[in-house]
Amino acid sequence: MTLRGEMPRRADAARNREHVLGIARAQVASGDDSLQLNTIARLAGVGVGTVYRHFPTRQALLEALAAEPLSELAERAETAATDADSEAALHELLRYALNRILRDSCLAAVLESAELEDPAVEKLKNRFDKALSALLRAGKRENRIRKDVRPADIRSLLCGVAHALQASPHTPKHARQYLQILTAGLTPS
Amino acid sequence: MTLRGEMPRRADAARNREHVLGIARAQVASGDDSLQLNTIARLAGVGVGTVYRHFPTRQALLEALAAEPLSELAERAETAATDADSEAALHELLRYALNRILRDSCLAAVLESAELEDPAVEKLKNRFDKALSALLRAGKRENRIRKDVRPADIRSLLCGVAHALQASPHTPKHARQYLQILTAGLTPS
Amino acid sequence: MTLRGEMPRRADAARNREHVLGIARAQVASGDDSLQLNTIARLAGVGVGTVYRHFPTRQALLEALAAEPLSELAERAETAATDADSEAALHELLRYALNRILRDSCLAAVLESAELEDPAVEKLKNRFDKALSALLRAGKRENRIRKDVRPADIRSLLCGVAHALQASPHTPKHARQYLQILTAGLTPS
Amino acid sequence: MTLRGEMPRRADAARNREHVLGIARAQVASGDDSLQLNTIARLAGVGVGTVYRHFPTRQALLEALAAEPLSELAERAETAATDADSEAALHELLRYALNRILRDSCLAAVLESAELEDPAVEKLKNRFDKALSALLRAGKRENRIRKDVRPADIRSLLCGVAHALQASPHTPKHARQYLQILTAGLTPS
DNA sequence: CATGAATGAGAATTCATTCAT
DNA sequence: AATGAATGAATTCTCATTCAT
Repeated sequence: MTLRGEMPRRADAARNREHVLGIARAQVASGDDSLQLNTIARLAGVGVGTVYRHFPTRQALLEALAAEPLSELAERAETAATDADSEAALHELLRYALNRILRDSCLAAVLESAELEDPAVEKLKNRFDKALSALLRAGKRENRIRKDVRPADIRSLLCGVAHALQASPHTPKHARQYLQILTAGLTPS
Repeated sequence: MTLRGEMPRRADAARNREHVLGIARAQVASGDDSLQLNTIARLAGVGVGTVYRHFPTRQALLEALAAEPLSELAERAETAATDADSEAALHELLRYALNRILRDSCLAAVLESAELEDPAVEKLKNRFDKALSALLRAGKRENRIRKDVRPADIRSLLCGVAHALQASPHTPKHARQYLQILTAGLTPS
Repeated sequence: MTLRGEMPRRADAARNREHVLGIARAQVASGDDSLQLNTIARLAGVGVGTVYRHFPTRQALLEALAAEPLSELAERAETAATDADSEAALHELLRYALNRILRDSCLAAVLESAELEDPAVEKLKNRFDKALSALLRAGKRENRIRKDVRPADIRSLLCGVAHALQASPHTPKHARQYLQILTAGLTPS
Repeated sequence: MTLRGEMPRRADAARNREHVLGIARAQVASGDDSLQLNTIARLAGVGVGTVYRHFPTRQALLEALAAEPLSELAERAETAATDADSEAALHELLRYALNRILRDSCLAAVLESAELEDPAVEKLKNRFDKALSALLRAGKRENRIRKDVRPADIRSLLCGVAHALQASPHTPKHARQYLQILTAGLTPS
């Protein structure tokens, strides 16, 4: 499965693109999500222009960075949607999603943002929403999920929980705790 | 001869300080939480130096801005802690806190941040935490609140919920919904 | 074996050249006379390299763009030079030239510039000057034209009038007015 | 007579402003009218920010540069308007204006531009126009000036003549010649 | 010949902070 | 205390030109 509709034609260009993406990913992973294009260019050992060619805007880079984890997330969600045990599947999906978001702030940015530039990424998000919607529907049928919860709410709340965890240095135990609070909160009162 | 070290601020200085704070508050309220000291000085009609004198760092200004709402919040919490109906009191307190946070991003910043510069603000936060702790204790006794929840978690989660709401344009109804999810999630499973 | 040095351009190359010229012309006509080779290449759907191959410098492109109108201008001038009514012929020629210059800033650039890269364009300019010279000579003989006016002055003054017109949005009426001022000014006092 | 409504309050700031203006003037005089703010800052030995403080935009700097010559021009025009020999006065004024324009491209820019940022400069231009208008009126009365000529036309045509002269290296004799052509052209046919 | 990716100097602009007045 | 001019590093972004494919 390919993530990009518009791959660069030349092999070296593609390599460059991936290299820049890798550097950017590392930057974000190291806690710097400012995504300064000239810094990334310097670290990647390419000219600024090269970065601008591949990623005309900060948002484009951000979405490109989010594409991979979002793709995996969508896939996971689609698999989960076919699971017989929809409750366990949803919980596991949320756990997985939270961990990805915690590791990758770009994913959060894309999950939260209303407007996406790259239609391919938009599509991935829609796939995730669709699968999530199915899981929520199942939960609502069995009265395990509040009727007023929509996929966008799940996305927002997951990012909110991630935000809460990032306020202070957090442990995996903490993440589990907050996730339990979220899932418990999603059940009808 | 009057005491120098403990002299009250000169009246005009105090007035300046309040004016700058007012302008900064208005800026934040208008959605710009960048707190650029130059801009604030210009809007306040004072020199940058004056702003720097009163607020040596951005963080100092931010805490000064948060002081008032935080003070009210602490007071509310202390009152709530004396309420016979601790469940209702907690819920009402959370509702109030969330609305304040939504209206004032500085409050969120202070509630989340680990390190505060101004001891007076630190003290307010501690008062809030203490009262919150009492409310939580009462809830735990009656098995309405998870044992593993601490005041800092409540603070973080409230900011998380605020973050989730701010991801998209939100309605009061939405805020209520997310708050219900939070409070429901806080009950032991 | 065919001659290499004097081989006609390959058909596709010639087509490319014309296409690039067309795009460039359209750009200039639309008011953008920056002649950015990258932009033109993109609009023409060819690589920058292709544009550079055909037009090594901005000046080369500019002269190529001016060639056609300059050629027509030269032809007109030569025809005018044979006209019995040299006064009317000159006036009509100036009117025509001004309108061309107004519509095509490249023509002005070539008419004004002292140095031309392309000998062919240089030649066209010389043809124009020669014919113009004849018209002026006739005028001087009949004392309708100042003795100190040379073809280069006419060229410069025409561009000056065009410049004056372009300072503000101008009407055809305006153009006629300024042209009258120019032609009246050329008569001996 | 002061040229600026908004003089910097501090003496050193005013000195800085003048110094920057001087450098910019020298740049323009040396034929570089790109007015690059960072280059000027470097040459003036001040920080870029200083230049930006005094001249927020290139246009602001340009107008500031034009203020002085424009002021003198306006004054000259006003004096000329009171001259009994309005014909000679107008000719002398045009001669003076052309020479100033030739020496200072900023003046041309301001005389041509429809929109001015600085109201003080706008005012100077209006003063010039008004005085010019009086001179033209006198000329029209005596049938020495075409009825359809307005101050804006004179400004444009002067800039046009300057443009024509600058096309090639010009001599004072050339300037006189073109000016004669212009003044002769302005008389009714 | 054609391509278009890559380059990187350089221009424009912002802003936190200092310090002379 | 107050002022606000000055600083200049930092950042964003553009574009003419080269060169590997």
